[in-house]
Amino acid sequence: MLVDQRRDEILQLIEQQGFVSLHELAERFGASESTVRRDLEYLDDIGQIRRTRGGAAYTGDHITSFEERHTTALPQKQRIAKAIAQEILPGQTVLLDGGTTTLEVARCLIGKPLQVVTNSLPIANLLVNQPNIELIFIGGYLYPRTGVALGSLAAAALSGMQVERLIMSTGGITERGLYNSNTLLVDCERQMIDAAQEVWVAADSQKFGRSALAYLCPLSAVTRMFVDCDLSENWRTTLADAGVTVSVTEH
Amino acid sequence: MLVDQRRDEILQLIEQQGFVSLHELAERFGASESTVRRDLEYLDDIGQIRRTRGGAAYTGDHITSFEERHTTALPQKQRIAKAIAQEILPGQTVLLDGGTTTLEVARCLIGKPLQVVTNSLPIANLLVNQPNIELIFIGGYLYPRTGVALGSLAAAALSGMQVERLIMSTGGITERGLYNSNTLLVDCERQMIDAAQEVWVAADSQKFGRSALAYLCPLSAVTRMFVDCDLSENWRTTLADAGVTVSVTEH
DNA sequence: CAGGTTTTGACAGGTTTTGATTGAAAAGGC
DNA sequence: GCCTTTTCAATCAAAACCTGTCAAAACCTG
Repeated sequence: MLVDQRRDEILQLIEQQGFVSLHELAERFGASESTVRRDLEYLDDIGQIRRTRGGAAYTGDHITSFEERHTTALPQKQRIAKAIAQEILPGQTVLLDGGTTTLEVARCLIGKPLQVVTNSLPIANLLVNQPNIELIFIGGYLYPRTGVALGSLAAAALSGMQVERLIMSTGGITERGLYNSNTLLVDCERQMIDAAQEVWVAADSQKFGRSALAYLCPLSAVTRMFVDCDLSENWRTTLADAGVTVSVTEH
Repeated sequence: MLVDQRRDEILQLIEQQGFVSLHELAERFGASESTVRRDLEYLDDIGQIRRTRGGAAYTGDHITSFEERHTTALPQKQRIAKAIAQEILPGQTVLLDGGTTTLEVARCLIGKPLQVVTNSLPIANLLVNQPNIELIFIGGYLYPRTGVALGSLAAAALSGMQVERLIMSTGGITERGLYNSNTLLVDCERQMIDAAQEVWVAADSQKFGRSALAYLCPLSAVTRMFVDCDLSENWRTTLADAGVTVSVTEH
């Protein structure tokens, strides 16, 4: 492998993960630790990373400058995300809605050969340079802060589309169905549901029983729901009655 | 095999993969390493690639990649970008094509109240959280490395659009017109030209007289061209004859 | 076809990169 | 505190790579 190519990829890896160990890099690139050490020294010299004992950390502007990484309930979301990602098979076409949980799902999908469709800028940033993933971005009016594309352009793009699975999260769930916080967002998500053969929803148990501003869809529109274990027997039967397959992630 | 054909294909390969090793090229084309070395030297001379130890890397309009962090032509690009940004008035609608120069333009636009349309992921990242800027992203197949959305989805989104100005850069300029390095990209850029009332092109003087793989449009399609000062009298008249207003940026 | 030019492959000599080794420095356990 | 483990910087020989050169081959051109 070429010197510059290796350094480039090392840099990308560090940008993505925040921190990478020397040992891991050496193994990954099939190079000696001496070599990786010299690469890190170089990247440190040009100010792109900061060396630390045992590895290196990223210093530059964060690509995913958004909130994330500091949100609460992260481990729970990661568990759910991992469970969802495991059920997605190589070669499939997946539509990823915006949101921190779906971003975690995207992280877990790295490495699998897939066709990914999304309207989320952070997810696009994460996946754009993954060699195995063919990435299609749904354009539209880019909503600040969340970085999600909405509006008529997004609707038009989605209307002619067919995907196997839609992965989305939700703001609240009642017996009536799913809710989210924003009307524009809900409009777009309805289009997504129409475009998908199966609708998979990530929902931590806190969302149950809570509604939100905008009604999205009935429970019956959902194919599978991934929740953490703290879900009452009551809810389980309600979901089952609506035809939703419930997957409970282990602790 | 013909020399020029081989060089073209080498260039294409490098553009596709980002990095290619000398050894791989020699094997692929059944030529000696000396020959490939000379080809790379030539392509480096005309600025299409950058030689690295053991092979070569693409220097075109990369953004996410590490290349960019070393290029020397940055101040020049920044001067041109600044000149363009100054001519854009508050409240206008601007379509920004992908590329490092247009990214610099975007940087200079921060703070102005504008409606910005783009198919470039890096530009979207830069502007998504700017309070005064309403950002619309053209979706499509997201091309790796450059982070530009192309393909039929992009074409569809552009076809129903009207903007005041298109800002784009180019890979090469001859009397016949403008060129760029990639067929898919050129298709999309033609749509952009159709959607815009005025077409503004950023072009450093090195691009003049050089063609690239794919033909884009005649000179007459361009409204204004922004170049740095080193432009021959000959070219100035050629451009003027084609009806292009030329703006030369000061040193 | 002869004479001249360009391109090609091979090779020698010099430079850069690499991986192994070694002793020193830092971190962690007890 | 003291000892063990891990990490680091420095050094060095080997390998990989580059530059420049040269003669042979391919290709113009008249």
